[in-house]
Amino acid sequence: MSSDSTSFSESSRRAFGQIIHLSMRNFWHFTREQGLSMAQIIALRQLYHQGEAGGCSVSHIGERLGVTNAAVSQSLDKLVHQGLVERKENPHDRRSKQISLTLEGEKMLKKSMRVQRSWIDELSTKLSVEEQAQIESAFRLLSQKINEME
Amino acid sequence: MSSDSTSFSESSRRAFGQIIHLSMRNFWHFTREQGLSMAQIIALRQLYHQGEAGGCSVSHIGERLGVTNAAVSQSLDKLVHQGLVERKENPHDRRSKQISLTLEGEKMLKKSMRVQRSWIDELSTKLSVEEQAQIESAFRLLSQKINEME
DNA sequence: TTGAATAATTAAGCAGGCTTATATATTAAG
DNA sequence: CTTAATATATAAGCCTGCTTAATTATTCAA
Repeated sequence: MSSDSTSFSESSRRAFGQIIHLSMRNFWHFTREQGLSMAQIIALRQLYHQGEAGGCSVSHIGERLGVTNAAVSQSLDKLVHQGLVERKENPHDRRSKQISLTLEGEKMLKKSMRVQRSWIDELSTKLSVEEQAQIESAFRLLSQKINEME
Repeated sequence: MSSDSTSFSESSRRAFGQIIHLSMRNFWHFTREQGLSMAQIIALRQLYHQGEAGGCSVSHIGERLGVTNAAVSQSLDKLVHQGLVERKENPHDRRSKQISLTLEGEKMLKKSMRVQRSWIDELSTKLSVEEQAQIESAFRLLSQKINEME
């Protein structure tokens, strides 16, 4: 059970909020530029981050986004049409579909992430080598712990 | 000009992507629960983060969101009705309005940020004291640099 | 073998968010 | 003092994204 002594300090929380805020602002603009909805791009990122070789099902995407399967299906129509995802039949269960990113979709996702972190890439040029190492180290630790959580 | 030697490594970038990804997923659900649109809540966060005592103008909000002033005005109607923001006349220019968060709005924003970072709060319970200090230190450094950028 | 359950799709309708056009009030410039 | 520019608000219309309901195909359970 988490107690105050094991949680981050208020200043760290504020810093975290700033990080998210800056990233989301960039992300918001990118999403609008791409003519995608938030639900769509969040779905794409789910596909990207979980990286399942077998793709993801329509109902799984719906669960993650909190929308109906009908909404997912309609959204996927647009993404397939744009060449960002593909729908395949699930060989183990022909009722089900396997949704995965295309190479084009991966490229777009990677671009969205570059845009999203552009502010911190710029900020990194203003850091000393030690400061940069410190931040790198903390990020690696976080990533390791995130991977352990999943 | 940034060269490769001053940018973060690929693993740090990946970690950063994971951080944003986890936070956005929580945020997305919170936003839908609150019955707000993404544009609205991003606008609210702008108001919160810049913390201007004099509030923010309609056209400034529109610039930041990339939408027309008409859209901002209509969006604000709903937020005012929900008690999350207030519109005041700008005493220095009666054409202009000063938009600011209400206490209620601040509370909601703070809650959204708690939700957003809930995953890292949970993760922090799995860190040693040294690991936690390391991450805190990196966050503080980032925050300091962000503040210097702005 | 039959009926129930599941996965996905499609159509219709609704609600919300945006834009454009117009109007009003105010400030700035000449 | 007059005209131009600016800031905001409102109305109308369009588009998008969602839900519900119905349907089809497939798998599961009895």
